[in-house]
Amino acid sequence: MKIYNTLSGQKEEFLPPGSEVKMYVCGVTVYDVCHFGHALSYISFDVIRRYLEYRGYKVKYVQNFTDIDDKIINRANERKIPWKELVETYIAEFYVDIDALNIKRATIYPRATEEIPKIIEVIQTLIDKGHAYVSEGSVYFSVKSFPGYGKLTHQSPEDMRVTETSVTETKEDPLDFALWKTAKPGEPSWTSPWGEGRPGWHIECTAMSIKHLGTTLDIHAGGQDLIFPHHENEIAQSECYTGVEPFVRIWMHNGFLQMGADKMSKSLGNLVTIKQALERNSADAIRLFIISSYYRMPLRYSLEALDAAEAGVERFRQALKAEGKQGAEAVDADQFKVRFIETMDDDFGAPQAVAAMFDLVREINRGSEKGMDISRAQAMLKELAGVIGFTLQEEKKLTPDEEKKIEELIAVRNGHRRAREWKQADEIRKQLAELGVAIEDTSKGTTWKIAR
RNA sequence: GGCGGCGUAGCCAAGUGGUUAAGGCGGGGGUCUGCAAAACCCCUAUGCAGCGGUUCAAAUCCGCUCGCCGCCUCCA
Repeated sequence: MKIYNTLSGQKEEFLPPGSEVKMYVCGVTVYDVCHFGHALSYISFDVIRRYLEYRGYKVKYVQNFTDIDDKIINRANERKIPWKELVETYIAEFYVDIDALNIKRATIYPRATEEIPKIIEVIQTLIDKGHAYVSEGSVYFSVKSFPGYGKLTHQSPEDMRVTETSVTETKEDPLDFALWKTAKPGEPSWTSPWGEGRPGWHIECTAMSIKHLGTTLDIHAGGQDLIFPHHENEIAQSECYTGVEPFVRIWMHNGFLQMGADKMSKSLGNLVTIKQALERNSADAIRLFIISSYYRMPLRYSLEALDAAEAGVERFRQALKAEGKQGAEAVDADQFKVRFIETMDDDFGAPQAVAAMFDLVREINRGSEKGMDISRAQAMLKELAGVIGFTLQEEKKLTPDEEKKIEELIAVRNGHRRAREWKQADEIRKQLAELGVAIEDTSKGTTWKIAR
């Protein structure tokens, strides 16, 4: 299996030393609900995780919550609620969203505020080793103390643009970043050897990943925006702390979601939340939309493409409903699995893997028309769909009463059809359509489904 | 200024040196059906932003040009 590594800029053979893959995916700062960009990232890595498991790896998947941060403090103050309440609200919302998107839960979801002792230990070690310094109650990492700084970004520190905001009185060098921030009056804080304060953003990921996964991770993933400074800083902190190189074997970054010309981001205010997206499209369609583009490529948000994905998902569902002839000549499904695996083995080529699945669908439908045995092929389609993370379930959220009424109308209509009373039959079909129900007359009887 | 990426049919999107340029959606024609729906069959890029170059061979490598985007500041 080959995976593209941001660090080397090349596809590398993936050879985890153990049977268990240690995977860390940067999580969200919980001060707001998740948006489509999060869905893109977390669905991409969910597919990767599912595929690794499909290939026989046990995956220990760690995803953090950043539950203390300037934005959390500010938002809580705006709403005049305790920061803890804000955090709990959005952690709960996070789970609602990822469950609705059929994203597998991580093995562990550590929270920054629950890892303070480890964070303090890491910072103290960095100070002791001369990689960090205390300044007015805060602690900063000294970038020039780590010669490898810039290796992930492929840029030397000298070439980095120094902006006004990065220059402060308390830092020795504009590139230095905070490990520990001293608390302002009234802010939530924890006791440390350097006074009351709270952890910086980058250090929490170092502390949490090392605590839960060890000194070297197999995969560390996140959005491309995290390459600099977040992941660059993590490498610096982690390798200086442990003395072990590499901190991460494979760095994976997903391409960004763009809204028209711009990227979707909180600061631009052009967000589509996951909840809004799910009101319009099924989780399967959102997933298909996302993975029909390669995970490292940018993806433009498009309602037209989402609706196209909805129709594509329906095609999968129909193929699972197709009828075959048990015991007849069977459709050969193995070739599609071979294609699926070949393409996924090459840096998770999901777009082509999905193409193989669509070809399998055509083969199932052909087999069905020809009266072949398609049961194994359908089982294969289900298997591959599971690897991608499709549910392929129809969203029939109707009450038993509603279903009964639909069945009754269909029975009446079929009475008219038998009597060749087409006008009346068509009238009922129209009635059902108005209820949002689409019907199909097949040789085996009439079936119905919810029309989107 | 530095680093990275993108430009392929009406739309989305694979393909990164060599058979007819995947797949989905949409569109057109046909089969089936009372009619639909679903499904199946056929068609829908002599060309991959443009211009040069390397090569027996390029969407694919190199150079230049044009257009677009991301990161260097919180962000998946």
